[in-house]
This record gives sequence, structure tokens and C-alpha cells, in this order.
Amino acid sequence: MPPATTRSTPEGKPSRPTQVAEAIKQWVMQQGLHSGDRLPSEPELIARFGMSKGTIREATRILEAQGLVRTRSGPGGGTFVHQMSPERARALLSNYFYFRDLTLNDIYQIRMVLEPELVAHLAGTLTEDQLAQLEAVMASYAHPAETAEEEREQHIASLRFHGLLAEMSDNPLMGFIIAFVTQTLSDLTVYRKLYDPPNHQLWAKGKAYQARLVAALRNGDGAEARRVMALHMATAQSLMQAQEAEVIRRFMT
Amino acid sequence: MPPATTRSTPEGKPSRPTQVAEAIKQWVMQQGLHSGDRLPSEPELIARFGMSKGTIREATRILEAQGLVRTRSGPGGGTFVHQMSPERARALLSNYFYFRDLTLNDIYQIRMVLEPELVAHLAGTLTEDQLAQLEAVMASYAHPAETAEEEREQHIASLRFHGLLAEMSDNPLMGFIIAFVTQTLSDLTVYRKLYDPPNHQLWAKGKAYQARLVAALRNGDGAEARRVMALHMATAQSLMQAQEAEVIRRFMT
DNA sequence: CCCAATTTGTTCGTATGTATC
DNA sequence: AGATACATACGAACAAATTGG
Repeated sequence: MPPATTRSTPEGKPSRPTQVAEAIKQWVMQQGLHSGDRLPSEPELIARFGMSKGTIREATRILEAQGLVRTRSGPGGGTFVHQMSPERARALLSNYFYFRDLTLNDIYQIRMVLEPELVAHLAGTLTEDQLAQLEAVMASYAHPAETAEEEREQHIASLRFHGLLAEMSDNPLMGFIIAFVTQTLSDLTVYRKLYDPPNHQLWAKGKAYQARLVAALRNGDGAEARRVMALHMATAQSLMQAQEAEVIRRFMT
Repeated sequence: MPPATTRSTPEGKPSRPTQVAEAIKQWVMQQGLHSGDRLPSEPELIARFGMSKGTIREATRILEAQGLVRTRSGPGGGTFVHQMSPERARALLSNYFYFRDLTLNDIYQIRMVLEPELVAHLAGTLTEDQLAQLEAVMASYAHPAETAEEEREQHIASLRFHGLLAEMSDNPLMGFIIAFVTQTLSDLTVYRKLYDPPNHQLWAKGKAYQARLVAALRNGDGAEARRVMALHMATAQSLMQAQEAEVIRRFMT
């Protein structure tokens, strides 16, 4: 369990619920509570902190919003320590990038170095079941899309392939980062409709690289996996770049 | 501005404040509000959603906890759209990794590929002022530490060097990831007291590499910067590894 | 410096919803 | 079905903070 990230906030004095939330958080860490452990009930917290129900409730909402606890009503209910899901963590982090506009280049600069590293270490460690999962995703875009709708779905699915790979990493940090970057790219693709002028070359090359990649992963050939992924990333970047230019061009005219 | 990350929550029905928070969030995005823009006042929201004050307040707390808004009281006060700081984003993400224990190897696997890439692109783009900042940090550990306290401070400062570099990136994604990883390593170092048996070799080599690195950055020699950083990371990893083993050994005996 | 207006912040009492036994 | 234990929600009043006169 990594340490607490105590921050010296140079910001205005936090409201009381915020302080209470922080106090509870510290208390939980100090007690070494684990996921599923129960926190004191509302009345107990009211007594301990000497504050009203409303304030305590706002505090637990804050913790809930941060993904640290979850609450259930009914007998045996209460507030429980909660291990946040990767999805939730990604959603929270997305908020940060909402106002900072990322470019395709920003995203691909990361993918270009991380994803080859990922698959190099993944080679030879995957179960046949995991490999089958990857192939199942690939099957969803085995044949060219016929509608714009289908085109978008295939684009997303081909990114889902990379999200799957990320989840298979035994390095939680690597797994999270790649999954996040992949999702960000997926969101960006949909938002900017980068799938719209169907790009047959992107589809065909991507499919081929992914097939070679799965073969290398199955054979336990890390060097080959790394090489293939690097090529995959490089061509994807340049084709996406072109796609972006095309979208902008069509928008201008 | 990147797109909204709408999530299909497979979890139990969200509480009303959560729903309200989500609704407000969507409304803000749809209105295209920017940082600093004001949201409707509490009474207005109460009217719009037909809900009690407490519920509305909990909703805004949720948004505040996620770093999306900030509230001020008094005339001219209210709830305002807020661009979350990198520090806050890092703190929120730290929560995710609280229960997942990261190893030194997990962290260095990322650093090893990202940091060389970072400095390769940074070379030749830094102002003399920025270079001076880096040198100022280096000055704080110019001479060997004499106390354990000082040892810890120097260890943290040498990581601050990397945090600074991260902030100088023109790729927000790269900048954030490296800053986050650096902070995580810093927290881990402090938490596990990895600075404790003073490691003269780590100190000396790190200092030398950082000096070479700054020179390369100043000269605009990206290839050299990349090479030096790669060496820096590799030696740091193995020395930290040894440090970890030493701490464990001393703990066992 | 104080006073008044505005807007969020906090409290308490009460009632309702929900899940367990 | 009913009792119990818990969170959830509402409403009205009051407190605190901030701005401008």
C-alpha cells in the first residue's frame, strides 16, 4: 500500500465538510482499514466530530466522489472503504484534461514508447484464454465497415484491443496509463469524428499488425512483439494525422 | 477541449445528489462554460431541480471534490467552473493506487522509457531561466548530506529535478504522467525510508548524470540528453533496488 | 469602521426510503 | 408481514463570509 499523499494546499481555507472528509481519510489510513471495512455510522460521526448531520453527509459525499468509500442504506448498511475501479479512476482523470486540449501527437508520443514496452513484457505470459479474447475483438472488424455507424464501432473496437492489452499488464501503473491514453484517444476520435471519411488503409494495416502481434505474443517473441507494435503505432499516427487533416479540410470548405 | 467521458455505470443506482451533480456537469459542458464562469445560485438550482437545499449542496460538493468547481460565499460569490490544478489531479489519482501496491520496478519501467523521450524533445527548447531553475535544484544537493534528515530532503530534491523537467514539457499528457510517477516514487521513498542507509554512490552518480543532462539540454543535443537520461534511469533503478534490499535486510535482522 | 445586502455555510427536527431479520 | 437499523431527503431557521457604501 503506497503512502498517503498529504498536500499543503496553498488554497483558501477548506470548508468544514472538506476538513471532515480529510480527517476521516487520515483516520482510515491510520487505522489501516481495507476495502470493505466499515466506517462509523452517521450518528457516530456526528458525535465524534460534534457536527450536524448535513455536514457529515457532505463529507462522506466528498469521499464517495473521490471513489474512496461507498454507502449503502438499510440494516448492515453504512459507509464502507472502497477500492476504486480503473474506470472510475480514468473518469476522474479525464476531468483534468477537459480544459487542456490534447493533440493526436501528444497521445501518440506516449503510445509510441509505452505500448511496445508493454507487449515486449507481455509476450509469452498470456494464457490461451487471454489470446482468445484479443482475437475475439479483432473478429469484430474482420470485414470492412459498410456504414458510418459501423465504421465508428470498428474504430472503437480496434482501440478496445489496446485497452485489453493494457489490462493484461502485471504492472498496474503501465496498465492504467495505457488504458487511460487509449480511452482518451477513443473519446477524441468519436468527438472529432475522426472515423468519418472511412480510411481503408488504416483499417487494413491495423488489422495486419494486430494479427502479427498476437502471433508474436503467442510465440513468446518479445522482441518481435515490440517491433510490430512500434510499426503499428508509427503507421497509425501518420494515418490518423492524415485523417485529422482531412476532417479539418472538409470542415473548412 | 477533449470530450465528455460519459460512463455507463454498471453500479447500483446513484443517489440523488450524484445524479444532480452529473446533470449539472452535463449542463456545464453543453453550455460550453469555461473556467471562471458562474453556475446558477443555490436557490436557482433548488428551483430548477425541485430539490431541497441539502441535496443541491451535496451535489456541488461532489463536483468540488472532483475538482470541477469551486465555491465562494458572500456577494459576487457562488459556484464557479474551475480548472483543476495538476497537484489536485495527482492527488486524486494517488487514491487509485493506494490499494494497489506499486513496486520500484513498476515505476522504473515507466520512467525508463518516458523520461528519455521527454528530455530528447526538451533539448534546445528551454529558456536560460528554466535551465537556471534546474541548476538551482541541483545546488540543493551539491554537497553530501550530513544528517538523515538532510539525506531525505536531498533525495526528494533530486526527484523534484525530474518533476521540474516534467512541468516543462509542451505535451500535457507526458508532463502529467511523469510528474505523477515522480511524485509516487517520492512518496514511496519517504514511506519506505529508502533514503535511510545513506547511499553515496546513488548521490554521486545522480548528480553527475544530471549535470551532463543539463549541459545537453542547453546545447540542444537531444540525442545526448536521451542517452544520458537512459543511463541515469538505469543506474538509479539498480541502486534503488539495492537500497530496497538493504532496507528489507535490516528490517529482517 | 461599521452597516447592510448577498450568497454560501451550518444546524436541527422530522419524515421517508431501503434492506435485513 | 412487521420490527429494526441504517442512510436519504426535506424545510425552516440561523450563522458566517464577503463586498460595497
